[in-house]
Amino acid sequence: MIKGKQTKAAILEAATDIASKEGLGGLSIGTLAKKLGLSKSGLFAHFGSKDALLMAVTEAASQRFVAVVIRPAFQEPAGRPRLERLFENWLNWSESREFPGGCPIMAATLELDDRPGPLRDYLLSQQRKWLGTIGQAAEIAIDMGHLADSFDSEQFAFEFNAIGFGYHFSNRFLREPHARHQARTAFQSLLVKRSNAGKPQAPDQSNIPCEKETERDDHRNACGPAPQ
Amino acid sequence: MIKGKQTKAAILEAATDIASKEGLGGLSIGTLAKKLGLSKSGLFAHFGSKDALLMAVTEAASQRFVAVVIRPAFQEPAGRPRLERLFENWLNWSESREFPGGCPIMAATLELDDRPGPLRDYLLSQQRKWLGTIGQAAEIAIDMGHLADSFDSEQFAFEFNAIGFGYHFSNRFLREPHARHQARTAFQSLLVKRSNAGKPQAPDQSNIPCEKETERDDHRNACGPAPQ
DNA sequence: TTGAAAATAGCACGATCGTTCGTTAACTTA
DNA sequence: TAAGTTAACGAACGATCGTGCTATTTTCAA
Repeated sequence: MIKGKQTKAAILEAATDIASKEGLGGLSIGTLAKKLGLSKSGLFAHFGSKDALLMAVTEAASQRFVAVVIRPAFQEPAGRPRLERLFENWLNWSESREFPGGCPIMAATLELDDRPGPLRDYLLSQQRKWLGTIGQAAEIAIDMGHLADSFDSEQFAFEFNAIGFGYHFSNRFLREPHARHQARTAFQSLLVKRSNAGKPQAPDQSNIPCEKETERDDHRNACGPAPQ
Repeated sequence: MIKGKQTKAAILEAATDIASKEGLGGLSIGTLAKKLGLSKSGLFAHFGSKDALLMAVTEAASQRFVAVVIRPAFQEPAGRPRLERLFENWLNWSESREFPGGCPIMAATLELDDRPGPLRDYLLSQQRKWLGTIGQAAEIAIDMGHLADSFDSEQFAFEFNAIGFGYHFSNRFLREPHARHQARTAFQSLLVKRSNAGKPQAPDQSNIPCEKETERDDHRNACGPAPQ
């Protein structure tokens, strides 16, 4: 049972490629099989249903997201450096080579607005975790004095996320060359916003461990290690 | 030739409904015909091709956007009131009853990231105009002292737009009840950001006409009057 | 009211959709 | 190497896709 895993991985990779460009709706078993030089039925057997295939693609992307965007950021010193790394990782992810058509999670998210089902449920839980991760990193930064006390971490997560969407739109759709710069500018002013600029910063405690380890472990457990 | 226009309008309405929920990709002539009690071929004859139907749906939504979001905002006094109205109108549009699945333009935009063609071209031009409209309204506000001199109107448009996307995500996907409040908060802090808070405001010149009438007329000409 | 024009229906087409089935080829392991 | 397992294939299924035709009905103007 080695060959099986290999082709399954190959299928997922190709499927992610298509889903990135065409969206989950544009992913058909026929074209996917042709792309891989497989027969429809041979490919189909690996998943048992189209929905299962879509779910597998989404899960794979989601796991990869945790491994590539979230986990490395949490090795950064807590507070502002971690937030900045999180943001930069996200930008990189969004225009990563492995997603020729842009982040498939974001695409799926907008595709599944109004289509209830297990796939939407899964995506919803992942997105909630993602926002939770942002908010939690922000809260630490607030505690450390890197961000203004007055900051609501949920609001921060909302705006953080919004900038990411704006970037995706500006970069992928408008093909705006300054997209990244615009996103960075917006993010920097988000960090500064309502901040206690005059007040002296708290002493650097960047390396103290994050006290809310549970949530992070949740993430690890839920998503598992990166597939590659 | 009255009946023709009527059914065509009815088709467009039903098509918009579907496209809003399922996306342009999920809109098929068969299901659309069934929904309207028409035959496939009868419906088809009105447009001549699927692409033409999609284009018509997009154009209709776009015209409606101008009529419902942009035009009323430009009857508001120039400067900050106009910006605020523009934003509020956009939020209202995004959760309007006529789009049970959310703004079809936004959906199409994310669907057509990587699919070149006349439809993408059209959407691109419309989005450019939209951003231009925001930027232009912001520039006036800067001139009037309602916004900080240091503000780059393009950057403003980027962030304005980003908040809208964030709202759409938070409202439509997460079903977050506070979405609107989050969006408003983000927008207010965008208006205040880097502002010359200390400096006295310029005297109110809200009713002076906008000197860059051309762009607005472009909008009117390009999009025509509202279909209803 | 009649005749031209426009709107709609009916039917069929080739393609593709997701899926099932039985069979064969390839691999793993004992 | 033999046996047993798994992966892949090919053909076919009913359904639906977008798109042509040719009739037939409905609408509108004279």
